[in-house]
Amino acid sequence: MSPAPNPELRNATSHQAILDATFELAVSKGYGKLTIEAIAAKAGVGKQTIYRWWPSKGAIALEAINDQIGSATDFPDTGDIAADLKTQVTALSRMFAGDVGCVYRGVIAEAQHDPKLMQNVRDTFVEPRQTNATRRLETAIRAGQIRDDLSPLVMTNLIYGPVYLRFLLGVGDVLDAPNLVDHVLDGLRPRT
Amino acid sequence: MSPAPNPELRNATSHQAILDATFELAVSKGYGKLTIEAIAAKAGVGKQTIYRWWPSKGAIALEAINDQIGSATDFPDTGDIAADLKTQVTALSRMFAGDVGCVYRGVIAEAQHDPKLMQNVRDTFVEPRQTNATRRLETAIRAGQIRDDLSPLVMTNLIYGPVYLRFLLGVGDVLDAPNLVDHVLDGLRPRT
Amino acid sequence: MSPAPNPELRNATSHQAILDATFELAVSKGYGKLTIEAIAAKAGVGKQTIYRWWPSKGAIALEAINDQIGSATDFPDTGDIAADLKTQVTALSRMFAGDVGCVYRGVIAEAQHDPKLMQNVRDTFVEPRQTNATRRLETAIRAGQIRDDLSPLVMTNLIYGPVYLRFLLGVGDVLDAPNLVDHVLDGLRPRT
Amino acid sequence: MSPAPNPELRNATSHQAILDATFELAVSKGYGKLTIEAIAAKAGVGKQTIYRWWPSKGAIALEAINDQIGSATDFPDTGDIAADLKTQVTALSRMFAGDVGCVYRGVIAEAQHDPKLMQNVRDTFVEPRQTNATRRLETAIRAGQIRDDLSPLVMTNLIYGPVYLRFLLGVGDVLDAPNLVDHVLDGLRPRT
DNA sequence: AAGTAACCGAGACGGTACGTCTCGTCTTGCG
DNA sequence: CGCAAGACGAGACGTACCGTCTCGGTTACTT
Repeated sequence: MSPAPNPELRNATSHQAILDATFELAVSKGYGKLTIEAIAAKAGVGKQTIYRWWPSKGAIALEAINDQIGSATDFPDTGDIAADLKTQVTALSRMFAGDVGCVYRGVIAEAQHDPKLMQNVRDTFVEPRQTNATRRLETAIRAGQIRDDLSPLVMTNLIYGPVYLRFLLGVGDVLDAPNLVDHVLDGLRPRT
Repeated sequence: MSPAPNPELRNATSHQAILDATFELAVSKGYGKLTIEAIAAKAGVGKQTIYRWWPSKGAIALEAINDQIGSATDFPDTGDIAADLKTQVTALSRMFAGDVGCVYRGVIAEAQHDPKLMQNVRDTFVEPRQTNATRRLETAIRAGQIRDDLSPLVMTNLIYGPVYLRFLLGVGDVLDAPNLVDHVLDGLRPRT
Repeated sequence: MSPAPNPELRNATSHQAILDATFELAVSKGYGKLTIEAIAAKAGVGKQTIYRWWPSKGAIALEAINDQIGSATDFPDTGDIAADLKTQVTALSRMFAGDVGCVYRGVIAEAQHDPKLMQNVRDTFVEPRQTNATRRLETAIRAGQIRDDLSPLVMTNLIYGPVYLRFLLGVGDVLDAPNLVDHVLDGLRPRT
Repeated sequence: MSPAPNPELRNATSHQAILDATFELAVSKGYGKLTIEAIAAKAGVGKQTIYRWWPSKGAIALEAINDQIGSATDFPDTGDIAADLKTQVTALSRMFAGDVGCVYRGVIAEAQHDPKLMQNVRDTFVEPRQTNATRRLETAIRAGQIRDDLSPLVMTNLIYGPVYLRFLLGVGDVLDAPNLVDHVLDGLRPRT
């Protein structure tokens, strides 16, 4: 069926040029007006080169985001779970409020009718952060800082839910989201 | 700017036919493959009639949703805040998991690069439910069922955040979302 | 079938306003960009009023032309057939080169795929002039100024053919057309 | 301005299919109901491929005509100018009365409000025939068959004027046009 | 060193849908 | 009932992108 291109022969310069062009165009024109043709033109690349290596616009944008952010939203561990959570959520909210957020918003939008992209988003963006959070929460549980009768995975839902709500629905200000963390933690305190 | 059509001369039959065609097509073909042309054809309507009254595909779909759901996600008041919240969140989750959810998902996607549509979503869908929730929570606060040192609006963020997270990111199962309510309420119990 | 409107109830003011608007728009915007909607708007008239009384855009324009030109291309009779022909052809060429020509050109264009309009053009514009020419030529034949073994109708074809050729195909200059009359008359001199 | 497509990359099959579809549709439905969309559909071609290579519907139709007629209206030279002229005008009249005439009529109509198309008509259709006629007339002049004090170009106007008059205004029958040639030639006989 | 196979830039292609325009009909309310 | 106003169903317009498809040119591995 598909000729299955050989990844070893892939042109690294074009690869990076496509990611850069995608990110820049998504930010400047808005994700909604991002087109494969524009990316190809800006990157100085043939369209086929894009279609050869990516299945969709969203996949490029997602890779461009991950290429862009690096370790900006890593999870700290100072021993104080409340402070660490707040630090991480603050970093995430700042990112959501910035250029990366614009692009990420578009990727999530596209993923609503592209299950593979959605899976890709979860695999490369959401889960790594959730895993880090889960690990940190387990440490806190062992330290007795938070209750032990609740799955850490559920806890991450309670924590990140409001952040995404503000990000994706524009309910309230994303930058205020970190303040919600305290209230969530109230519910996660050890049972007396 | 636009010649501003006279709403009194609007053809009610066409209006409804457009909403019905939109909803049906969005469900059967998927929101991503919904086109104005298909809506017009299915509704037996000229394209201009659509463009005359709606600014975008998303606006039609949003109106179609609101036209469709009626009072399915109303807020009950049995006196038991926990039960009432769970009832409402359950109804909402069921809706998200059904046909309306498919369409709503597409609307929110489109709203990511259309601020007016996003505002419209908040005004006609999110806020009415949030207001009802807020009102119910205030009753519960006065009844001493939940803490009084937290804005009800913030509370709704904590409650609905995880629901939307599951709905829009596919994290976990939307139908499990109601179970999260208990844990959120834990954090909202009156301070001792 | 058609309700057959009563011509006696026709609004004379609207009638004239439509003709004037049509002529002015055809001249200023060009016949090709003339629309019924623009005519109605400019004339301050409902579209239905136009459709009620005219079968097509070309019919309005033709009537507008005939309303406009009056007796500008009447046929003189000084006794000198050569001079008279030249006078008339000169007047016609001048008209073709002016505003009326622009509109007439468009009417003839439209008449190419509208046989009724074409018949209308011949009946109200071409034939009256041809009849006048025929009559004048008959006088000249009787006066022995031109040959008598050729139908006057054929003669008018020989005379006006080159004029229309220049007008409709832009071959040479329309305003030079009168000079061709002399050469045509050469062929129409009495047989020796 | 336009990105100026590279003619070397042009697809010859599509090119011919478009000309064929245009001619056939113009004849069967009538030039007035000819649409770019129908041409594209019938030719099995994207609309953009048409817009890429032709500036207007009329330009396609003109090319289709020229592609169609080949040498059908070539000018003979038997030594007898009267016979040769009649032969050619007869061929032209027959063409005007047939399918090509239907299309050509529409092209001329469109050219009335499209100066570039009109120029194109003259350049590719009218002038080649006029040039041939001019050349043949010059031979006849040198042979003393017709007068030498009149520009051959003016002569062609006198000859073809009546033909086009009958063709474009429907005055008389186009197929009778050849009979007019004799009378025109009367006026072109050498001055005695 | 020549041959060859893959990727590359470029861009034409068959399509689909866009949002606009104009058509000719239909509806409403005024005079 | 004629009229001004204008909404309506219909459908073509010319544009923008889609994803596929040749084209030569270049590069990197064979042999």
